[in-house]
Amino acid sequence: MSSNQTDTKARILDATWNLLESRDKSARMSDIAKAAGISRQALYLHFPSRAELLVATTRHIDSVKDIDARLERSRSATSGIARLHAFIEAWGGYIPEIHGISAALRAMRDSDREAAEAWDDRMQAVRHGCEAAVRAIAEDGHLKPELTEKTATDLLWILLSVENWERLVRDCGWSQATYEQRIKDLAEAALVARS
Amino acid sequence: MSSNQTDTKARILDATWNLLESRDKSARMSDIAKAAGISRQALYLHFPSRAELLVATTRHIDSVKDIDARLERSRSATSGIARLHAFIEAWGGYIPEIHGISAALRAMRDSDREAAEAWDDRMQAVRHGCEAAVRAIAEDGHLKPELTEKTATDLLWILLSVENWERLVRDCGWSQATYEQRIKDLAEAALVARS
DNA sequence: AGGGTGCTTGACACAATGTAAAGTTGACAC
DNA sequence: GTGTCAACTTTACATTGTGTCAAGCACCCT
Repeated sequence: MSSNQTDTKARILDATWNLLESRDKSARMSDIAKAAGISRQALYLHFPSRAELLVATTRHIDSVKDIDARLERSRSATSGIARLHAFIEAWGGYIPEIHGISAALRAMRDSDREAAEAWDDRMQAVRHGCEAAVRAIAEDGHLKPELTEKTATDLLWILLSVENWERLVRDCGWSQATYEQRIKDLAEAALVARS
Repeated sequence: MSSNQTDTKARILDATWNLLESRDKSARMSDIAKAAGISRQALYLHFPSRAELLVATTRHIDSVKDIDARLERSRSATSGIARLHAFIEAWGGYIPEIHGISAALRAMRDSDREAAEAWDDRMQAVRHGCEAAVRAIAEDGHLKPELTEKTATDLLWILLSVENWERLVRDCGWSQATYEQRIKDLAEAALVARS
């Protein structure tokens, strides 16, 4: 049987997630507590700080949304370009899920080392995906000759940043599908030698 | 003769600028006051809030660094592609100058409407530059046929974001010259139809 | 009945912004 | 010299949000 403690922890994580996604509010500790149906102080019995709560929430979202399974598909692609496309679909399609928590973590970046490290970790994971896609393209002999693998990885990495997604989808009014298609085209134009 | 008041205001703006560029500290109001050689309260006699101080500092930097003259050159370019290159040089070369204040304004974005508007204004100005470059390319008949001018502007705009510059130059270790060259190449690959 | 876990209530420390009020100093007018 | 005005100082306090601390309650288990 799941203990009450586990239930409460789950309720806290879900409440945090909800508050961060429904983006009108700033999700202070007292807001989260209220949404989870406990007192603000009880929150600190489960999570020692706001930063740790946010980090735990990302892990929670990752496991619910099964990020690993999403990325698995891109790893099994045959050609380099197919891998690039699959990776952009997997990560680009994941961004909307984590957009709220991502904004919250980035907002704490300057004031909290723990939050900064959690966010950097996540970004490094994305970078590894970019690296693998670039390597696959290079192994096919399709990488633009003027690009090193490092440079190409850097470029792909910034193209796939959450900030760019925000600007295009939120500020410019692109649909998610348009975003994915245009970024695929852009990445291909940026990295792949024209035959 | 310049009054003492004007002198102090200038000293405050310079101190703010310096603190924001030398990026170890968070530039609180008390830090800025100390750097300007006045009391924290005197700061509020000149600027009613931190947001207004930061906004005034951007205007100060703009006038000292003469952003208008920089952009003038890109407007006088003959071909669309030359205009694209000149604009990327002008804006991309300006980013390092305003990086500190930009980060400070963005950090206040969520909590302060005034700061958010000032930052958005700045970004809209950049967007107009992108729009003009895209239009010039389109008028030359060199815009990729699958791109509308709006879509092309959106893409160029995100490529030239300060966040992307930060990642490439600060995190990935690119030099400013490499950044400008690679972004030119990337923008061209993204927007210009291959002959 | 006793004991422990999970929670509540209430109080407080701390940092940073912003407000308010009274006092100081120096220049300039007359 | 006295008055006055502007710029600045010092001190104090309000506010918001994070995080700490301590006492107590309520339910479940054996």
